[in-house]
Amino acid sequence: MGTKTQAEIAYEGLKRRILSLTAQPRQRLKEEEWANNFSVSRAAIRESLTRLLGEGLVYAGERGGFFVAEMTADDVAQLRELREIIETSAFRLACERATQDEIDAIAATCDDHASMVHRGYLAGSSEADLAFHQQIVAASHNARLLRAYNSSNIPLFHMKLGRASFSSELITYTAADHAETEREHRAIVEALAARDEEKGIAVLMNHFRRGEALVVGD
Amino acid sequence: MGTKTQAEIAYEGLKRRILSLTAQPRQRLKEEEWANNFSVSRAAIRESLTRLLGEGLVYAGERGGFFVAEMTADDVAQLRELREIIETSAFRLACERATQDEIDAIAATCDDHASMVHRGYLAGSSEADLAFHQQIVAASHNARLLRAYNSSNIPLFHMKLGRASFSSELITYTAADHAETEREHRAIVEALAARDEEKGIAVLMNHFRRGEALVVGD
DNA sequence: TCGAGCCTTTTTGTCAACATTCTGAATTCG
DNA sequence: CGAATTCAGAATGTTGACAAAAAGGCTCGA
Repeated sequence: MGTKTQAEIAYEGLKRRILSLTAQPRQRLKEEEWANNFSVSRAAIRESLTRLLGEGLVYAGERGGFFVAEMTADDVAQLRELREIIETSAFRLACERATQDEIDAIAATCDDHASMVHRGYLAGSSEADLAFHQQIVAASHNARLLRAYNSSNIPLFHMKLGRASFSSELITYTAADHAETEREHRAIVEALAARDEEKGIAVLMNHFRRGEALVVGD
Repeated sequence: MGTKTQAEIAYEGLKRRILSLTAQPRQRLKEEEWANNFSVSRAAIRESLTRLLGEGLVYAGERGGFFVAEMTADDVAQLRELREIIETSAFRLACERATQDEIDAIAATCDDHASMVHRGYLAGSSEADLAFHQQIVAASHNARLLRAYNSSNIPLFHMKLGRASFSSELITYTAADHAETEREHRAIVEALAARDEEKGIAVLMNHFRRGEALVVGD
């Protein structure tokens, strides 16, 4: 069983579609349809769906069936709040515990981000952005905190941003925004290297507020 | 399908056993065994297991199979840290947003806790303890924060305490401890009613530290 | 025109059997 | 004596079919 199990394939595929909003919120997820879609058995789909239920990306209808969880403007606000809480706390811990290697790795991710932005790879830069924040949380050396962060659907935030570049009726996620993001990332790394909690947290808060403003189109 | 589905029955049963440590950490969960145990089909067990996988109460072996997640002293420490972060942040938000009704409800739970402790209902008082903290987090009016709290296996903390009263070789969770817990709860409610962030948070931190000391047997 | 009740179709929940892979102990060989 | 190997038994991953339930359309009557 060295290869991926059917349930895993379905799980990853479904998760991707839900997070990228390819599957519309409140939409019913019909088992057989997805089974055909992924060429796996219905049981595998069922397992994926219950797993996603555990993660909260999907909810169970009162009379059976699974539906994709929705994402209102209010949800975005709550998400930002949660993100603020987790990341600022993580940053505080990271200031005490991060190793030099970790800080170097974060800086490297920062470089990756910059270079991708510079060369116009939008999806790639979003990925690097995501990795940057994950590394910050990981540097807290608290696996449970990292788990809470990862399983809070916070990535959705980023994906939505990534998507914005495709649907022009939403916000334009411009090169200027990317540049600003990069500058903030650098400031955060510097604060971490200097173990300057207050400064890092101040920058982080700004960072989040700007991100939400972009998403909701303030 | 108004009645509970087999998968739900199995899910609840398994979760209870894992959290109460009836099922030993790193123990393999054999599907057929539990299927017989709960009188449900193996497919239902499989669904429960993947759901628990999503919640992190179970992990998937490299070569297939499910195993119950473990809980080392280090995990307890990380859990306390996470709990501190979530609850103190929630308290801060609750100071701004909690309604009078919510505060009254929390106070009522406090009374319940006191009366159960007084009359010697240990399991019941643990339940009320758990409910108290959940209500605090709920009063933050951030559903995602509450979800992060609930899905972080924090309840395990409480259950373990509850169990301590049965296995005498561990800590004795005495009436004095319960009384102290109750006093702290009251102080927290008062701080919330007075919207006094700093005081409430100070009490909370003490509360957590004492709890961890009891668990690890300092 | 509208609604109640019936009926067909769709979808989910359950089950048992099959195929594949892993585990662990007995066995063989160096 | 110890380590690799083999081999049966056990456990998992997968499949298709069946039964129960829900959704939606249809007729009929007021």
